[in-house]
Amino acid sequence: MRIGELARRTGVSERSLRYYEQQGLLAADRTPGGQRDYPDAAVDRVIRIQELFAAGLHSRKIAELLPCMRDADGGPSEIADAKLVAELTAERDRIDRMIGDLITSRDVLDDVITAASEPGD
Amino acid sequence: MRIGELARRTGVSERSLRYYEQQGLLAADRTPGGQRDYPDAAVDRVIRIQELFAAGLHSRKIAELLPCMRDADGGPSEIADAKLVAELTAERDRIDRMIGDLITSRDVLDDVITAASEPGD
DNA sequence: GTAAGACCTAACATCAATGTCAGGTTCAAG
DNA sequence: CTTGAACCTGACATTGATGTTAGGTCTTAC
Repeated sequence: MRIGELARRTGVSERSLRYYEQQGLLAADRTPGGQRDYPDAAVDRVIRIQELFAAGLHSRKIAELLPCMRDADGGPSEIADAKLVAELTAERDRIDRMIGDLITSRDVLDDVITAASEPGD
Repeated sequence: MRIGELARRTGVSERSLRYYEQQGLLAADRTPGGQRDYPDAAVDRVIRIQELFAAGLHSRKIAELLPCMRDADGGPSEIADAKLVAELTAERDRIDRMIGDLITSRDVLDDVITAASEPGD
């Protein structure tokens, strides 16, 4: 598929998709005329990339991580070396703390929302 | 307490604490000489602010939200108006989705980490 | 009073992903 | 062939919290 369709199907801008390619996160074949041609699996990959960005990983780390991920198609995946494992473990722990903080914030919002919905107090 | 101690106790830089004040998130008395003097409750408030930033709220929205939060000291809290409730509900839902995405990303990392720890495959 | 450390304001820098624009090329349908 | 939509590259702009620096003032212990 071409970039416009991928953008539409993932909700990610064309600008960002080109950026992902530039960062080595997302490969694309080219038509004879030079336009990008993505495989269907690109949709899942882009969504995964977005999730990792949302989790606070930077593109360089995502680029290192992606080849080690087991894809839906179960393709051969590389094994992370010790250094990468250490970094990913740190990220995992950070994400864990982040989830805890988000739950706290969600509870705070719920509290304020609930207080506003209750009949006059 | 003065700004240095608050920074030390919260892990937030002095720069950020001044920024919070500028954004209307954090009030401080002033000594006769013009230096900031924070109440003990500022520690909790700063931590709360950091959590809300981590949850993706912008300072303007946090500024609207804070007066409606029930503090530990149970001070009188304002009631959010309908517009604010709508905004906060949207934020809450966004945070919900974010938590889901983070869990997905954490699982992905765990998977890669585990694969690397397992004896040769 | 004085010296050192903590604080003040103001301004500019940074980061990383994304937006936007300009000027040109490719594709597909008529 | 032509035309309009979709695509290309490259460059510059934006965002918002935070870092950094400079030059000056306050506080506190001696």
